[in-house]
Amino acid sequence: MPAKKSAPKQAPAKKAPAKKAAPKSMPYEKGAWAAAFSARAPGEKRYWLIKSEPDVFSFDDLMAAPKQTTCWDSVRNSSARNFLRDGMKKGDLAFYYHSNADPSAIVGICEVVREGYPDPTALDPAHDYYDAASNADTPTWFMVDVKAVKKLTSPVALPEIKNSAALSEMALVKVGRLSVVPVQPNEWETVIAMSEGRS
DNA sequence: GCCAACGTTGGC
DNA sequence: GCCAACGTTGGC
Repeated sequence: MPAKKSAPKQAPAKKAPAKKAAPKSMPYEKGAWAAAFSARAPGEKRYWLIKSEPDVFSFDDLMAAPKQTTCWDSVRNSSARNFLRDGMKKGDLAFYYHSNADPSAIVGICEVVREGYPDPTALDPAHDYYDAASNADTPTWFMVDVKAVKKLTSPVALPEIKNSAALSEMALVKVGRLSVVPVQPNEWETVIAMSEGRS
């Protein structure tokens, strides 16, 4: 149970045709995002960043969870969903970022332990993030399972990230509102070094 | 298919 | 609390 959420979707009066229209615009698959979905070299590991508000579900909450694992449910943004569904693979690592925090910061590392599968909260009318437009046959919303790996030696706060030339292209900075974004290997190393390179 | 209105995220 | 960015919705 991660991040923030969007308001529950309203039920469309019309029933969606069984077949879902081809995805209209997929800007994420062009340009900058394409690499996140491209074929991998054998054994290649990729990096991500997932956001959660610490008041909702903090990294400490994840550390305290059974098996230090949670399903990353309730994401209701299509670009983030695509990363969850198609981009993230078992064994990939993700930074755990606290948004709407003081300070907002990367605080931990977690690992993808289960690849994209349908998010049941979207199909549960009793759930806050129920999406009446989705259905079990052609699920709209997906999630992964993540497991805490470790807390960063020290958090790397957003202002530091913005001040780092090496991180100027981070998706976190360039695309503010996305709750799941790719991280480039060099960005990953830079953040780790920033976290460890101080007392 | 355009585009204005609206809703959400999240920094500040 | 404000507002920028941007995705989604719905009128036409």
